[in-house]
Amino acid sequence: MIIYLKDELIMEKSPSYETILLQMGCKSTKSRKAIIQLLINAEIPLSAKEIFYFIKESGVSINLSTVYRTLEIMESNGLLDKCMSDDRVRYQLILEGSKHHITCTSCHKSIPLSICPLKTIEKDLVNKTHFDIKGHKLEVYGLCPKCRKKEY
Amino acid sequence: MIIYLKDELIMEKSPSYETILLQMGCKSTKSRKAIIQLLINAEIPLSAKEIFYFIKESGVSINLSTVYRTLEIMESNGLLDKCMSDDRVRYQLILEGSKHHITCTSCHKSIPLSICPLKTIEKDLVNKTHFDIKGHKLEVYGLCPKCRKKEY
DNA sequence: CTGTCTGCAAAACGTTTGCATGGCG
DNA sequence: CGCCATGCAAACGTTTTGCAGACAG
Repeated sequence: MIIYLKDELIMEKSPSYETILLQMGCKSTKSRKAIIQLLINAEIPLSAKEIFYFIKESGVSINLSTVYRTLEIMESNGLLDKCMSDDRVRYQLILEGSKHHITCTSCHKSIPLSICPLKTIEKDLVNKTHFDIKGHKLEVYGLCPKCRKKEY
Repeated sequence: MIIYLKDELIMEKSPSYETILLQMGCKSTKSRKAIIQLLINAEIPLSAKEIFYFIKESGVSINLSTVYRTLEIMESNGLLDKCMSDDRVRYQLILEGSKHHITCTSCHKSIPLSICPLKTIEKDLVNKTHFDIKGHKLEVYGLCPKCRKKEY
């Protein structure tokens, strides 16, 4: 868990299980708790299968269908980002106030960023494209300090 | 086809089939030509199945396996971006010098952008995260002028 | 107690693969 | 002509679905 206080660039902000469940508007069950908790703690985007196995190996019995169904609810509530990562479909919690990440292409660790470079160009973009801009997504890729060392 | 000359923000740059084939380092066939040409002309990210049907309906006989195999080659050569778009896996040509797009969430039309807002913050990012930044991806979402009107 | 959620098994779907044939260079 | 690419069909992995029983509120 990385926390840089007074740093405007890097940020780690963990929502609570309760908050997320509330936003999902559904009942609290042990499966959902395990899935949400895992996504909160995960530093890398996870596939449905990975989520399933992680939880199973932690001793909580769970079914793959339940994982898919829970992810579906979270996604439709705008809480989860479904993306292609490492050539697989993976899911990552959308942290409030932090839509952007810097991700390691080697270990897939993902650190949320608090900056948003789009703010500077958004108005200009609207003027040129006449789009009604609803949102955006920024992903930065590279090697984290640890993996950098491994590659000498 | 949108072209704004002398505009630093929006850009449309079409590579040729020959250039792409050369970068792929493989034989020229009618299937590959059809796939690459379609991706060059497409204004929206396409799924494998869509590519397959578009080409078939244009009168060129083609097989789904061939589509997948060609997309695989293009992707591994860094010519194609495989992403989740409209909740499906879709492919989009990576235009040289233009890695970013503004995409309509309604009709999925995608316009390449020539600006790169990351340049301004990249150095700062390196200092803070100590990542060896290899690349990045920016996607802007919204409603294009046409779809804006449809929604009154 | 009621409606929602889960587990299970089967189905549906998307993607990959092996092999024989076809076609580019 | 030799090798690479294609078509086909089957295999494979992922995701979805229907249903009966379990459980939260």
